Amino acid sequence: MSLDRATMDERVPRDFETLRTTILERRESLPKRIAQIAAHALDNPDDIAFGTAASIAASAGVQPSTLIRFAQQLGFDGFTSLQQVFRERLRERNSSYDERLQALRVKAEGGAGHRAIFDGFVAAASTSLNDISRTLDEAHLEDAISLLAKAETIYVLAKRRSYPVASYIAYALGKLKIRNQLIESAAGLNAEMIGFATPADAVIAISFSPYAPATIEEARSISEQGVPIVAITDSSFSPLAQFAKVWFEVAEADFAGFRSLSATMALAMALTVGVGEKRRDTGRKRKA
Amino acid sequence: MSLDRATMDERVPRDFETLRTTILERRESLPKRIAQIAAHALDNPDDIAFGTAASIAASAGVQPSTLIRFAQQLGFDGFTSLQQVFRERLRERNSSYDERLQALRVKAEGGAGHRAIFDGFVAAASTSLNDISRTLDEAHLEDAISLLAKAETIYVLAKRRSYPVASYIAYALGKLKIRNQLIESAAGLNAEMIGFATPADAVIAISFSPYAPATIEEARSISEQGVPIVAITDSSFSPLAQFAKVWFEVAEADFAGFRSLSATMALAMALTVGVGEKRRDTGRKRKA
DNA sequence: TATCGATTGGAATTATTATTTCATATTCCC
DNA sequence: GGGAATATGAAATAATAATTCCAATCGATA
Repeated sequence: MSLDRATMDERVPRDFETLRTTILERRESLPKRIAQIAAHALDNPDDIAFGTAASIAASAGVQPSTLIRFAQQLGFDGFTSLQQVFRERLRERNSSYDERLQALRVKAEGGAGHRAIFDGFVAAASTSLNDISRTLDEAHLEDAISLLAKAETIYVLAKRRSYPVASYIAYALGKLKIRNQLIESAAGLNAEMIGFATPADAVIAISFSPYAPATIEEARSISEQGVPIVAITDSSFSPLAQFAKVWFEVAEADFAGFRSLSATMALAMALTVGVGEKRRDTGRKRKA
Repeated sequence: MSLDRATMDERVPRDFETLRTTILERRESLPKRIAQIAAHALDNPDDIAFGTAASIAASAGVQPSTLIRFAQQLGFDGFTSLQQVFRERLRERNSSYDERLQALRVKAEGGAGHRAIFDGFVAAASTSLNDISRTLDEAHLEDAISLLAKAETIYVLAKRRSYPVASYIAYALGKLKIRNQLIESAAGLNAEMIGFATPADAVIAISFSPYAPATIEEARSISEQGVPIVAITDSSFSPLAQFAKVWFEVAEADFAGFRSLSATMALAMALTVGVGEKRRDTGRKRKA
């Protein structure tokens, strides 16, 4: 039987991905208990990495011997060498994300050359995305999208650092054929523009500390007209938060004095596309 | 001696951070060999998690028994329970970058609710950052920064989807007190603006497929005036690439029909801040 | 420098854990 | 439905690994 293994499976999966693929390929042809372990292994790779043959077998509902047969079918010479693959995976994955970021930061702080600057911005953006992905409040997202989807016109309000986000929102809304108005006019016509907004409209306002006074002022005045505001800002103390019906707290990491926009951008696009989808759905329902 | 442990160390560190702190606190008061292991443990936590007492002891250059004494000094009842802490740490670590991205993509494709859309954009942004971090050509970066640092005025040229990047570059250049001109005029004065540019100036042009015809046209005409162009675009077939002195290929992942801007943003900021630094350095040299 | 306590090394012991074996059950094919 | 091949369960065995023990060494102190 060791001959069989040697002839049939000359190449033993050495890394987790290969192993995973191999298992999935053979899934159909595996005997019941072996398949049971295979499923368990792919679902709980950490348990395989740390458990003992007995404990794993128990939690998969099979005998330890079956676990060993599973390993052998895959070409390993026992459970131990199968386990190595699962352990290797954990080792490598730790070195991947956090350490890579860490490495980028170190390089960035080490400060040799312009590559370091670039790494710093990449690290800041990654960190920001990571944070927002963890902290975003799903209910807020739903609320904001509902609110914006009902609006006749969506006004987009942001200056200075946040302006690029506003301009991308406006671009995307335009592509989705959603009526919108970017409040940016250098010609000082903002007050007039804002005057046209009604409670049937809505505003997306974006501002981070130090808050551009014009943004705050315009947000105040537009909210006094009864126009609902969705705000993206950086803390609950932000003046924008008090005017807003729904607001998001986005913590952007900074580098070299410039904050990342990546998290804000992701959120902005989610809002925009979310509104687009919601309108399509509502449209369909009305027709039906 | 078990009494000592019970009375002296009632609280055994249960998580890695506490353990780490505890070790660092006691570092001074530890006997030589124990300290040796302590250092090794903090430096190679993965080895502690996966190794056997014997293998760890060997690679730390001590006897297995010392390793156990180390664990006991910390209040554990043996190596095994100390090891648990190191294993727990690996389990709790956020899953790897790729896996997390994968999870985001799956959620995004599963498509339930608006959170999925958000996840999709975060995944796209992360992917893009990841790619550019791997593929950015350092020499190009240096060339581009040198070129831009020498310019009297930096013109920034981008439309539509790329416009937000241009506006952020303009904002950042402004903050760094670097003379710049954003070519965006809706009033159709671009041709005139471009006419002012001379070979002593430089251009940052950004355009992705489908290339905005206006951007291409303006890039052509400005390059014919002998103004050097730094381009950010998406392939070597891009019409921008042929006009440019230096060009960067940036592959942005897209989601729901909108491409991420995160990689382009990071590169743009690196260029901007890089130019700022280079000018400061040159300024200092001139004075000295 | 002699002595006591703490520390260390190394082998012996104990424990845990992987693997093998074999009897039994199941499945598949004729 | 009978029989061979395959799969499974459970316990025995082999292996590996953790822990303990004791003698040797080191270091401070009187």
